[in-house]
Amino acid sequence: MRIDRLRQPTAGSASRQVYRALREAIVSCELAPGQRISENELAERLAVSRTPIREALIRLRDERFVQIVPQLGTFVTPISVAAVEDAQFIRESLECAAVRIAAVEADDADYAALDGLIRRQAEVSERGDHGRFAVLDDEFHAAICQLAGRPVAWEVAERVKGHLNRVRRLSLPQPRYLEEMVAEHRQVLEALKEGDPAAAETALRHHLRMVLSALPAIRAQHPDYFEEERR
Amino acid sequence: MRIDRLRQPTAGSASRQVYRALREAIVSCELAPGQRISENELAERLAVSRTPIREALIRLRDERFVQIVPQLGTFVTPISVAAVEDAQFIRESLECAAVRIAAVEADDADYAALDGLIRRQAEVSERGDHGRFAVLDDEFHAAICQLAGRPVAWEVAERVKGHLNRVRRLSLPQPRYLEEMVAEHRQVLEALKEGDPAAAETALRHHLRMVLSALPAIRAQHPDYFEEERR
DNA sequence: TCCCGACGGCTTGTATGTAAGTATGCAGGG
DNA sequence: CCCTGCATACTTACATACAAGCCGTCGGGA
Repeated sequence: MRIDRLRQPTAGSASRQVYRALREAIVSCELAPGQRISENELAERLAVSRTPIREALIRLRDERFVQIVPQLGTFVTPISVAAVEDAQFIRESLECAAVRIAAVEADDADYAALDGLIRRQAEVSERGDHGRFAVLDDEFHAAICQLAGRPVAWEVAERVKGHLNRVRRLSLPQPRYLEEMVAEHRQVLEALKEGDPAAAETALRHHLRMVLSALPAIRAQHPDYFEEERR
Repeated sequence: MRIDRLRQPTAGSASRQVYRALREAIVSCELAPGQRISENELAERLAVSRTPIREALIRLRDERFVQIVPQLGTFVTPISVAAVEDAQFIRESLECAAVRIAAVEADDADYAALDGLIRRQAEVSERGDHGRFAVLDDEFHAAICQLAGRPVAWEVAERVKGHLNRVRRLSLPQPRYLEEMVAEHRQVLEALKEGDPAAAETALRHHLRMVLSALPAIRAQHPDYFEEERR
């Protein structure tokens, strides 16, 4: 585990740095679901006191990335199918509502900007650069929310997206996956150019649901990372 | 200010009690927008140390109810038209997405339960009991999300609703306001019974937007509670 | 009278100590 | 062998002490 290196001397308060490092470690499954997190051990490892650790864990608990049990311990939240579907529902609802507005509000300059973004995505897609693609993908979705005048939609979507990413990073990269994403982005853009809210929503919803298609396979592959269903 | 009385000896951890008390005080404008919050003063007043105070303030900052400026102070976030509209957008997107699902999923037993809820709302409405009505109103919206199988939609909506309530409580109670709300709930229920997602969404959206209608008047009445627009 | 600088009092951020409760392992009795 | 009760080590929750930085005020100089 090499969370330690993520601590930069000049990157905001200690608690914020700890929060970011922990969140990234959890989303990337570097900290496995269900794993125990010790405040003392983390404090020692990151060379800070327990106070910023606690403050970071509180934020992560509010985002449902950890579970804090008093006098017992703090644990990385096991992946729950329900929680992943919840995150998907929230992201889908917000972004689809945004893209409907964007379909009405966007102008030619916006189309051009999105087109440039998609072209860059195609470039890194050909190189198979998944890391860089993820950044450009986020930019695309953020841009749509920005076009709708609701950047908050992306802020919330980005938060819950952590739960989706945790699942996605467990799945082996599929061949032609990035190419498909780019093509779907293009479909969204085409619907925006048409000024067709319904078509834009349909295209975006289809695109967003691609992520979840691998969920059952992932659960079968990593059963110990999931919590038992309780319904 | 009588936040003090809200501290119950047996109501969860101290930080949670402080969080609830502060949140309620902010939403009710007992703590005025822009007002300074002193960690030390609060700790003394609530008879706890600064630690649980800080943990509560961190949660409130993540919900945008306070702004923490290092080495300067903590302040109740001024009401911002953009923030209120953001909250409205999130609530509307999530609940409308939920009600579309509910229109398909709900059965006769669900209709009966909602009908009973609305009847109770009508009763307290006649008595003009705004406090009790607010509880029943929340139950109605929570029930719709529950019917859709997405209780998380209400959890998130409830969180952002604080920003809407803060504005609403500044507006003087309008005559016949509760009656209108009940009638609008009935319209939503009727659309659900018809199994018509589009109609249900339209009815609910109209209902949700009633809250915001008074926003400009409220801003004119309490200009000092709002922050200046920055666009 | 006006300007400038230093100092004191306040703030939040962090570190550390104290308290209380739970799981665990071991010893002893049935 | 199995079950029970206790000692112990560990956890989080809370309290307190210290560090770092901003703001206003007050005093001195021009």
